[in-house]
Amino acid sequence: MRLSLQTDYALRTLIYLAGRPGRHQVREVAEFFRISKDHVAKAVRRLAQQGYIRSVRGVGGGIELARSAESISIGQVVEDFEGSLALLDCVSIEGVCTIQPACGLRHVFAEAERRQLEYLNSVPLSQVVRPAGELQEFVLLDLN
Amino acid sequence: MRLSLQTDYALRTLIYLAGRPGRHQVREVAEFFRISKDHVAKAVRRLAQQGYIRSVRGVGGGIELARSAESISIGQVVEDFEGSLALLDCVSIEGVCTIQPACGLRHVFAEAERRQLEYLNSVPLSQVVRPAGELQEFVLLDLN
DNA sequence: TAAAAGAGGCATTTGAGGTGCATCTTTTGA
DNA sequence: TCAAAAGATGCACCTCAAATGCCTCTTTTA
Repeated sequence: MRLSLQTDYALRTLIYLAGRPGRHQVREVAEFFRISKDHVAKAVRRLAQQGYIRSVRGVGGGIELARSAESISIGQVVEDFEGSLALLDCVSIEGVCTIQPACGLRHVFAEAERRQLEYLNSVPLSQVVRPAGELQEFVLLDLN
Repeated sequence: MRLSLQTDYALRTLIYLAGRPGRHQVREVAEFFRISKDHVAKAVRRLAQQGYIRSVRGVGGGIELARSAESISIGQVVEDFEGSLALLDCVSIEGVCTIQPACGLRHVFAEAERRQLEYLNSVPLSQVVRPAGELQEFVLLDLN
């Protein structure tokens, strides 16, 4: 019942980039969050494929937001990385439950999911980002 | 991102019982849903421990609802079986994310979870139950 | 006292996700 | 033109929670 680490890394990367305009390296992001570079790289690839970020290869390359932090919704990122948030198979897949036609559960969980996503979709990336200064300050504290 | 089968079985068992007053055997429930008796038995035990159903051992024993279908909320059952519905560790556990103090994500996902549970808590078991006739009808159809 | 029925524990399997590594491709600049 | 930087990609293994099945124990009734 929780988001995968991939989604977590993707969101963190977006937050990092949104708080620090310009181009940054995957290595830099990974070190900032103390995560393996490989994991960040995989989240980054998907983010690039889905158009959230732009990545540039080669010397001086790196990644940067491809869209404004205001236009990216947290819910959209979660959906792209998690697929459905369906709580039960019967919400998204046909023919799973023996009593399906007579069971109101399907509708109830679909509605629960809808309410959750509706809210997450209403939250733009920009809303969860704090100025880079605050992030930096905390990291320095943490390192001491 | 979905409920465990245990939770699924628990909900189905409750629906079965709510639609058919009186005492029923675990074996009967298992056969109705075409699930292994063992799995149902385990969900049943937890349901009994948490006071949703009453179980009676021995000859002529079985299980039955211990509370009214109106007083049992789907959300409560889900919480009891799934623990937290937190989407991210940082929502329910301290000290997971490096940037936690500067990250608005924690609050956002907590709110998303709250909205989902608020809805699920508002749905009573009685609302997702159809008369036994409907269930029976479908099963007969399915068996042909 | 035997049979019914739930309680409980254990051992195994399984699959998704996490993790690390090796290699390829692109790009730049000396 | 070539070496180094940096992202892209695929592969293999690991890990852990959930699922699964089985066996035995305990309670209850006729």
